[in-house]
Amino acid sequence: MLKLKDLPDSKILTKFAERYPEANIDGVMHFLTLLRVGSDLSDVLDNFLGQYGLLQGRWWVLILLMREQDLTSTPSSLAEKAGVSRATMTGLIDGLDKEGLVIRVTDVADRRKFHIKLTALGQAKLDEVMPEYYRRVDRLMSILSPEEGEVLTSMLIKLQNNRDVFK
Amino acid sequence: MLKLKDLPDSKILTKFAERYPEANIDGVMHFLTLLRVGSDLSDVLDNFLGQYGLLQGRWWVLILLMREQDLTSTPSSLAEKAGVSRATMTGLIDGLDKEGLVIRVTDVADRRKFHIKLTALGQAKLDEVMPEYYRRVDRLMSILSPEEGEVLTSMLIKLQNNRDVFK
DNA sequence: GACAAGTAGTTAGCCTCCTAACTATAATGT
DNA sequence: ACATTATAGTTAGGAGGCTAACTACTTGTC
Repeated sequence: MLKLKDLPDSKILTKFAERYPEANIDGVMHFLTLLRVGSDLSDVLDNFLGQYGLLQGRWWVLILLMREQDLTSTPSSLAEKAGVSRATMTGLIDGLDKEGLVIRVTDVADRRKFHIKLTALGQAKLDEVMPEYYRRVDRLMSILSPEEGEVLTSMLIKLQNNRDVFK
Repeated sequence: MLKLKDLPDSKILTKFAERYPEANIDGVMHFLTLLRVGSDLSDVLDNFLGQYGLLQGRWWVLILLMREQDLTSTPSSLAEKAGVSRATMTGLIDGLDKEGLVIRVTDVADRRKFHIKLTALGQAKLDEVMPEYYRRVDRLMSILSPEEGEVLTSMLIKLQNNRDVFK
């Protein structure tokens, strides 16, 4: 993710706008701000999870498993839901398995498959992390009123749905 | 960056809220949406730059250099402005140097230093990429009215300034 | 002027992600 | 029924990020 610690000031943007008259300065500033805040908040989350010996990818796998009725899913399904490649998911599961937070169970009907199951230890890890996670998200987001939060999300979703124009 | 392809629906969040009553469902949804949209837009930008043989980090270095009066800066300064480590900047400059987009010039006064200078080829690369970049950002952001854009940025900056509560 | 402390940049080694290729198994079509 | 195609998961190798340790040089202090 782009870090962009140093967002351009208006003088710089004006210089760029002279050379590149198609630039819409305000739009660029809003765009870069969004990328930067998203990246910084992601870093903050990473940092928080690191205090519990978790990484973002692994934490997400535990949550996806807890969502399931029987606390079980397959690597492929987890990869798709987490938005990572199957190869990456193999690595994440390896790590969680080694720490005893999940187990691999073979499928008797289809021997290509595994079922990945959240263990009691994995659930305990979530029980340790999640309350504090929720408290901090609440503290972070409470800077916005509930109405502002709704407006923010609705604008973000507009951009999300419009992102194909960039391709 | 967290991918989160599969944001939780309200049923799942309710299940989590039962076990973790400190959860503020709306706040979590807004937070996750922000992370996800930021990540997805970053991916889209990566993809766009890839079409010009650029990577986000390298592109950013070229822009930082073009901002300078004499098109020149030092690795340390570039690293700080780009928000990457000096070690990472070494690698970025190596790549740009190899492609002839920047050159390393030794400093006669302080022999520890280099000056990194944008070459004509580097400027040409920017001239190739930037107009299209600006057009696409404009197309993306034009889904929001100018007023909405201002509101979005002001809310993002509020969150940015409040992010220490997460630590 | 010598020596300690600080600074600029690089190197080494690790992490997480990726894609592409591979193995093993299952499903399908003639 | 057997060959082809598809699917599940892993492995190999590469990219770019990080930190920590290192080299080379400069600055500051006694």
